[in-house]
Amino acid sequence: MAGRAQYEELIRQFSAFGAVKRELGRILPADCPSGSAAVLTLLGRYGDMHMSRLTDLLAVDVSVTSRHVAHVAERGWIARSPDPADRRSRIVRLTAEGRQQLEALSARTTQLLAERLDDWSDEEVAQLIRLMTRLRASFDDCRPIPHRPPPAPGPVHEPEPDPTTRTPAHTRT
Amino acid sequence: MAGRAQYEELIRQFSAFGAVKRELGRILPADCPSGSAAVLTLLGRYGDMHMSRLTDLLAVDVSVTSRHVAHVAERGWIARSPDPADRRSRIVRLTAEGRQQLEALSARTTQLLAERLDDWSDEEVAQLIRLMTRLRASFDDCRPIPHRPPPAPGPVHEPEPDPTTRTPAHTRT
DNA sequence: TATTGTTATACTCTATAACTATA
DNA sequence: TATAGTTATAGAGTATAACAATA
Repeated sequence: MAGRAQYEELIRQFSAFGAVKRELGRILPADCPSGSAAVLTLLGRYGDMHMSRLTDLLAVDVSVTSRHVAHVAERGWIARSPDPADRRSRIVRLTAEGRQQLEALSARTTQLLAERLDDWSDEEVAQLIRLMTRLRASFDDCRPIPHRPPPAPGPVHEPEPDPTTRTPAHTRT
Repeated sequence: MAGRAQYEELIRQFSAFGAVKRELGRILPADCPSGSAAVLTLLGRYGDMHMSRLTDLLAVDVSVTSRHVAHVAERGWIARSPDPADRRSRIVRLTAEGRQQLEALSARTTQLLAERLDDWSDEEVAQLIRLMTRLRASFDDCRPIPHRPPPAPGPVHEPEPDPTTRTPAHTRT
């Protein structure tokens, strides 16, 4: 267990991390923004999958996945085919052009990282990977239990949405 | 120096980190989105400052800082006063209400982190802070040298913008 | 009825460019 | 002329809600 000062510092670093993300975003080609790149990367790493699995891996709402996938499909980088076993589902897979695009992306981003992390040791990079992986796991574990706002003030009975719904609820008060 | 596979994995973790950011964003009050929270946090930590310093710390364009600051000022959480030494500049400072708001934010976010990182040791949290701080430094160091696109094709002479300009250039091709 | 996706809409963050005021 | 900051505009990511098709 860490202390409050440490947590505050961690939040600061999370916020500052945006600058790194933006820098990486700048080297992406104009027709392949980060959402598209994420889709290609996950398909390259885990192989063909349903929209629902992609949604889980991206950790966003299905509607967002749908948008990104549509963008990537328009460019011919992926193909969507109905799942014969359940025709509501669609299976997403990389095309040959998609693999090329992915390869090009990977070349660019790894080169940028190689420049910037030039003075990092192999072990330091590995450590950062480990900690970030664990961080995400620590947040993922609790994801299905959305933080509900405190019991609705007032006498109105609002129907409680099913807590197993895949759309993360949202607690702004 | 690390290898390409490691860099690819690191990129994956950077992308997945978005989920953590979004989860933290969900606990913010409706009138204090993350941009506002970042402004309050930096003022709380470093004290009164000019817009330009805030812009540096946020690592965004001045126009973005201006927007966030205006939002926060509308709510009375900060005050902007002209710098008597240079009346083009404005000094930004937290108001008493701003400090309260900041305290409330900090309480919420540190509580969420305390829950999620419940099984992390003090040393692990410290290590993540160190590595993320270093990561940002590795990217910051190169920031003033924007990645220019390859020499303009064609005979047209484009005036080269001053490389010391504060707006980071952008290389999409 | 429940589930898988899609689409329309709205909000936030960001950058670029044009502009104002001051130096 | 150069610098500090503001505003208008546009593009990207995201979530919510309404919807279509299928189970």
